[in-house]
Amino acid sequence: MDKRLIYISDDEINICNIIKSFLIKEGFNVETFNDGRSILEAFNAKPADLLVIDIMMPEIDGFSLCATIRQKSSVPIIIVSAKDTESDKIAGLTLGGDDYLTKPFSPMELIARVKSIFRRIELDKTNVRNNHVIKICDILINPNTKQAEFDGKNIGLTGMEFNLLYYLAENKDRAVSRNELLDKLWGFENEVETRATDDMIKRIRKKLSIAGSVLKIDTVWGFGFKIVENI
Amino acid sequence: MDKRLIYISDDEINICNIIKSFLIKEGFNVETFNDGRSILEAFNAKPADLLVIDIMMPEIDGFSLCATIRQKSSVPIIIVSAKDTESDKIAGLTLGGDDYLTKPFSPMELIARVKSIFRRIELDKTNVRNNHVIKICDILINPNTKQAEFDGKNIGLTGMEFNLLYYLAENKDRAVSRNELLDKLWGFENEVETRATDDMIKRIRKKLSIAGSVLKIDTVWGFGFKIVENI
DNA sequence: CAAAATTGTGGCAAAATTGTATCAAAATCG
DNA sequence: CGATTTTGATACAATTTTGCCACAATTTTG
Repeated sequence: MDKRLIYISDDEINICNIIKSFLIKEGFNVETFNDGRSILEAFNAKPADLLVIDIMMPEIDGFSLCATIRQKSSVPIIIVSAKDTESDKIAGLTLGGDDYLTKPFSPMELIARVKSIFRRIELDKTNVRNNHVIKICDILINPNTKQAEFDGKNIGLTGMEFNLLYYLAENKDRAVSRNELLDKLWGFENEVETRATDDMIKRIRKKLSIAGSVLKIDTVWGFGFKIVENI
Repeated sequence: MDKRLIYISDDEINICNIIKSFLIKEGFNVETFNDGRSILEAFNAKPADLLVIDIMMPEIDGFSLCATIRQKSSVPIIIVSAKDTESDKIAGLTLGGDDYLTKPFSPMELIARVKSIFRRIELDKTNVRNNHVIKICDILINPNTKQAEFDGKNIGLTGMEFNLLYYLAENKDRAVSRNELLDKLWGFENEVETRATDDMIKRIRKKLSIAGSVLKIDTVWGFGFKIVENI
């Protein structure tokens, strides 16, 4: 991934420089500004990945800036200010700020908070996108695409077949009873013969075999099925 | 949307109750615990949408708890503590905390921070990527002009068709359910037959094919659609 | 070993889902 | 306002999935 770009805006040039040096040491790209208008223009020209802004600035104050940017962008914003009253903090956080730090603050704490925000964004991103992909034996089971792949190509499981294989893979090395499968995959209310599970297993085995996989679904006699990860 | 569920853990029962009453007034569901083990067990049994935890607690301390939960879950965590040293704050934020508040704190500020975190999550969810030209297979999808182009010429998608193709392209390699499409593109309140999505897909496929593109929209049986980037 | 219980296999048809064509309502536009 | 485009609905055809059956094969049990 490219270095993340952070814009800092504070009318005290010294503070800008201190924060900047710390953030650069942590591997971020940083640009500094000394009033609200210039950071807004810079952001419109080239969006940053995170903004650190002071409340009291010439031209445009931090609150207005925060609200303005939030109308168009979801960029994370950290507000830093000498104003430490409860109402200031609440205003800042409510107008779109992701965090509010009161001066004087420790640069290390700022960095920890910056990283925490980026981690939050990553967590949210992977949450939406990547469910857990399971690789078992020579089969890749991907719940995002709802495909099981051998050697890079889809082995063509149907929805139900996929769910069953995924469930067994999640519970590998544990025998899963037919009743558990009926409960979890078919649903409690669904009235269906117990042998329906055998049918699904039959079809999955066939498709695995046709694809050329050596993954085996073991039968646990009088109980159910299991997948054993045989190294 | 359902009410969000928040778990609070603090060995001072009074603090739990104060926070709880404020959060409930704001429309959250809240449960309180007085040590680290009980909140962990509760979370394992039924995950909450956000955790507020104290550092100094019996059984399991807040730092360990934070690290433990973060191994398996991306639930947002706010740490509250009487420990106000820089190193404590940094430790808390680094171990997975989304925020760190030092006691005594204003309940209103806590609420503002809770809301700020939920807003961040919503922003991350909706803004996958904005106004970004996507090239997929042989098709160029340009959200600025709202045109999809093959070989430099517009293939003539309508507005809705374009939005659908763009959404699928943004989420390529992930199966998107019909309900997700209805929510995100038609809008939650809009009551429309599920089959409306099929109609759009049909029209997009036809226009892609007429234009001469080889881009394929896959049907995920019993679920929805997806675009797979086939190299 | 033989009977009973359980599982594997192939085929089949009902049920569910999707594709297609057509049409009318709704929106857009000049 | 009228013409055109867009878009959702309906009906029906085509396809896919999946439960079930009958029977063979296998395993357990006495």
